[in-house]
Amino acid sequence: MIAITLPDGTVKSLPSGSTGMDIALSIGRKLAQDALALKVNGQATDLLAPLSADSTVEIVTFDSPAGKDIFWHSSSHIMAQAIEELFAGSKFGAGPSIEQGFYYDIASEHRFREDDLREIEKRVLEISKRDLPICREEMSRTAAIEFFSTTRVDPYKVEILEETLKNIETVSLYHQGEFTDLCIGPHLPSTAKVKAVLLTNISSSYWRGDSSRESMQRIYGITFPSEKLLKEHVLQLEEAKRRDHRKLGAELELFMLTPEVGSGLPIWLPKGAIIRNELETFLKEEQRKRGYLPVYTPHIGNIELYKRSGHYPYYSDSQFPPLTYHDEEGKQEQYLLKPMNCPHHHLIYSSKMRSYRDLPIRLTEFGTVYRHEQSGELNGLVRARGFTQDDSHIYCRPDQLVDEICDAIGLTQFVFATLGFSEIETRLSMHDPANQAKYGGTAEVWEQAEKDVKEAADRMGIKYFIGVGEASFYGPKIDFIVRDALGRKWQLGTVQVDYVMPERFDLTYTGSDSQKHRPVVIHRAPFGSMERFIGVLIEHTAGNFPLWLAPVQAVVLPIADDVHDYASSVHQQLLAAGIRSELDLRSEKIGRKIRDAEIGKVPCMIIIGQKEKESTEVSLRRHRIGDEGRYSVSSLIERLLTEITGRT
RNA sequence: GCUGAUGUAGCUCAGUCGGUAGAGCACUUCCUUGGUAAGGAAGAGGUCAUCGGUUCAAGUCCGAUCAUCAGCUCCA
Repeated sequence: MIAITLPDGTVKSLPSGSTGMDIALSIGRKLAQDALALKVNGQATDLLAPLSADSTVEIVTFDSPAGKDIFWHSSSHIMAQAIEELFAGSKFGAGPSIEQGFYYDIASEHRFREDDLREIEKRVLEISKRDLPICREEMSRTAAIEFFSTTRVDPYKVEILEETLKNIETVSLYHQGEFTDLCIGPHLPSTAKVKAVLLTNISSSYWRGDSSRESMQRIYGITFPSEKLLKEHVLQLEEAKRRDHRKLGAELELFMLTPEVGSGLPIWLPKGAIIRNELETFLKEEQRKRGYLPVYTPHIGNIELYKRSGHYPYYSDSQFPPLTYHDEEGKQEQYLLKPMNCPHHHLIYSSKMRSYRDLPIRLTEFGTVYRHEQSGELNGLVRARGFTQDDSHIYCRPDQLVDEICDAIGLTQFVFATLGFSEIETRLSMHDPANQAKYGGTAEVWEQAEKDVKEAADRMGIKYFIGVGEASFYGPKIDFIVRDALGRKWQLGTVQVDYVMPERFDLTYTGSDSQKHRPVVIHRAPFGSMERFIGVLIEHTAGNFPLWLAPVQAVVLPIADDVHDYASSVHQQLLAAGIRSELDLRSEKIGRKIRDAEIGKVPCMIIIGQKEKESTEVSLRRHRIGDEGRYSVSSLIERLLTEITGRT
């Protein structure tokens, strides 16, 4: 007998050789039905693997992230089997589970089309009905190479075995019916667990992510243990579509993109410009309190500037080509559309002598930059070719550095909290020691910079994860990452430490010893890019902006013509108080006017009829809330202004 | 940039076998004057993304280009 400890602390005694299924059955039939796999002492294993020692176990179901991971991983195998049955000769690359489902990379003579996906879906469900047991088999690596060279010819699996797994003695294969895949597991006990499938799209990928290798066809899908869960998922996708900033941006007239201006070059429409302007004003106020000094710099700069900064050689691919012309003497000059603001700011720093008493100096600018992102990368506001960074550079002494990083983190946190972003991931972006060529500066400088970044992050008590190889070429970063409506991650705010640029630009200050010293630079941008931030904000709020940001804050809705004069005077009073108000004088019924204001996501509807006119009051209706009762005009204005200035 | 898909009125979308382009919403005008999410009628609105080809005839078939979407790759 062995002792099995369950997550709630109860201990069950079962015969040695019992499986996860036996444990689940001993707890309840429902659990046994839902059980997908087992965690033994924290390690995921197959449900039918026999246990021979005392252990702490947890039954894994679809409700847990581990359960979804296993479910979708097995699903990718089932899809591969379906594809193999339908399209003989298909070879399989990698087929992992991902955050929302799974994919499999396939090399096939056949070009997969939308219609094929429906056929494959049918076959997946058929394989599910066959209720094939999914069995693990362990063998030596050499035996597995033999297997994938002769029994099941799949050169990709052989390559994985020979390269990725070259230091591993024993590997595992999983069999289900005629299909076998090389896989570490664990997997579902049977194909029958998969009850609903949706194959979502076909794209391409490179074998092992290497663009010099052959390209494969990647099929994405998602599966569920019930039809009901699939329906919920489809509803979620539809909701995400409704929140898509590109759709809302057009509907609410916030911004536009047109090939007549150029791909990836957003134009801010009046309503979008209001939001951006409010956000800029907000940050400017906060920065003024924190001792930042505003500057302005031009949109283009001599190419020599970027060669000096080191940006040009590192990033020449993603810049617009230089503007080249010849001056009066025939000398050639080249200018670059500004891909970043830092070099300009460095020149401002070095435009005069700086004393250690002057530091830190915090230069700030909403600087518009242009980067030639690959066409396939462009995505509304969140990935554009022209965008504005809320860019500041803080020049400080080494002894001030950690304090300054902490202040920058604090400002970023304040900005995010004000805008209601609560689910932020923070990444410490460090350099990749295996790829030194990607970075400027010496090893000592990097060591110091990464230590400083960590110290500041720890002092600010932020939860973070380390991103190896995510650093910029001049230094490590603290990146603040949020998700869009579709769950895709976007980097917004960033705080970066830079010991490299001060060298390149020979930045100095005079110390108390009257000697020259090197300052350290912090690059920081709480919003990151105004475009991206607002794009994500649109999705985050679904276009229901807080009052202080709403392009139209109030709309005055008279019920009938005989109160138009009074309504118009209320509207004028709102405007005079600085509230962005509109007046709806259409000859529509009040229900219609309310509906249009609700659809337009206007936060306040000011409803005015005969009763309000007589008592010189107004009725307030809040967007998505409803009737809030009567107010005098002055008390309404006071209430709205309090909400606006408080940015709540 | 790569792979696949898409492109018809301001928006959402029909358009069969290749035979002179349709709906709803929005818009304009008129009627209607009302109490918390759609009052009624009429009207206007299109070089079917662009360019080229096949054909007696192309929104429809073929090719190229541009743009958008999904993913890959890249990312200061």
